[in-house]
Amino acid sequence: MKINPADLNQVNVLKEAPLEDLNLLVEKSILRSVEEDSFYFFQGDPAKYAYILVTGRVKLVQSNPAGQQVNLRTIKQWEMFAALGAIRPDATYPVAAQALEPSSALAIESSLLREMMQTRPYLNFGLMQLMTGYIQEMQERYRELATEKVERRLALTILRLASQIGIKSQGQIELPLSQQDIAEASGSTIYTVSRTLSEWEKRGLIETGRGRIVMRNPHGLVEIAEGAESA
Amino acid sequence: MKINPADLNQVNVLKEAPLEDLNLLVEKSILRSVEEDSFYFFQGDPAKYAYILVTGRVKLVQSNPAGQQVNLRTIKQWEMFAALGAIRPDATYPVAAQALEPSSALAIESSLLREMMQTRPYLNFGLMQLMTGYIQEMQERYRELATEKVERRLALTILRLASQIGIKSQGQIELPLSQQDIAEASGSTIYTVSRTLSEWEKRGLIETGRGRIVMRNPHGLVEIAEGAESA
DNA sequence: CGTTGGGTTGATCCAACTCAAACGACGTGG
DNA sequence: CCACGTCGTTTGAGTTGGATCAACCCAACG
Repeated sequence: MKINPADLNQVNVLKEAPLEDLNLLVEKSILRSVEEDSFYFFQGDPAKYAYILVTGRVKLVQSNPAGQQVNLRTIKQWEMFAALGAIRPDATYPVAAQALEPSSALAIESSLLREMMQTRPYLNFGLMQLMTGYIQEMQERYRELATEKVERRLALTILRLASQIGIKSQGQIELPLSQQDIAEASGSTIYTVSRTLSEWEKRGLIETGRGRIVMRNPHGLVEIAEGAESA
Repeated sequence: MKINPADLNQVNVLKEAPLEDLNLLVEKSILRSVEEDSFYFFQGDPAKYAYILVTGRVKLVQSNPAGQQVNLRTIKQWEMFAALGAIRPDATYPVAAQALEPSSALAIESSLLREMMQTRPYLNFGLMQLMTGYIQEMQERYRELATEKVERRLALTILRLASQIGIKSQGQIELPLSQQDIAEASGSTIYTVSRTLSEWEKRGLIETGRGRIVMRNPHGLVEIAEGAESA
């Protein structure tokens, strides 16, 4: 498969990039395809590459020593991931990247990215925007985990995921995620997620299916996320 | 009070900065002093300034709608804070900055910082290092909150705080924080913190006093943080 | 059509939060 | 220097949200 360099303008960090830079990136990088459930890299690997996702979906997960894991982020097409490793020459990935479905991504050598950053202000700004977004999101999620009860956290998680990777189809937003994924993204368990989603489905807020959630009434979720308790 | 520009080299982000830049920063910025418990800024304020802490200690806190708050970071002398606001021209502070003791900080206009970033690669790199550090720490803390029990989280929190703001005195490390601060930093309550610290004090791991914790046996804390449960 | 893996549901349990009360270190003013 | 009020800390008792465990259901797929 070939990548059209011009497509890279859809990457947030590269919106301002001149075509010659995009050509350079495509030319100097390789396209890596991984099958479903396989990994682009593991937590602790040397951060040799940054990636731009070309097809499929990828999740970034972090595990504790006991193997329990949390979902830190889900990556969609034309998103850059693992860019942090490009900053420090000797860094290791603080997370693992696992394909949610058959995927392919452009693997850019961290050293190339570092070189380019020396002379391209747009790259610095783009990466900083990306990073500040991450920081703010993680701070919010941390606070939510520390202060909010699960139902509210679940609503917040689903709304956040919807804005990040939701797929619009006939006016409705669909999340192609299993309840396991939701549990790991919200800091809960599949049991509690299942019970809560069933309850919401009864109330007509959402519709659930194997590996997907359809939002029927986003406003109702917002109310749960920030409003008063349900009776 | 006067700031000696050369002192700014102690700021991580400005380690590589030439003296003329430091002079410029001091000259164009103002020194703000705030008394204990007062705020440099509140969550949601327009991010007009970035700060470098000159004296005292400051904590960054985030509150939820109900007013419960979490401690995201404690700032010590010569640390830069609120630098994220400098990235986007129209940003607001996502956290509040409250003085833990009488403090003073150099208030640098965000716009000045942005201008300087255009032509000073060291600044970009410094800020990116800072940001990647934040991201990784927040990701870790998020995972800890999601997967670890309080005792372990408390140990991790105290070890982390010790490395960030611990004060070495006669071979021991002291944390000048109240149990309220520890609770807000670890995502727990003062009651659980008090009980746990009392238990640790009985075991000789630490020593507690009003508003301070002395680490007697850091290795023991590390064991709790990553080891098996205590009998 | 059998197997697999996501989802559901009920029963149980416990870690940690909540609430209430008292304690004790510290600073202040008389 | 003592009395007092404040505020951080401690401790006990009671409660509970949500995790855990076990069993089952059912849709998808080879």
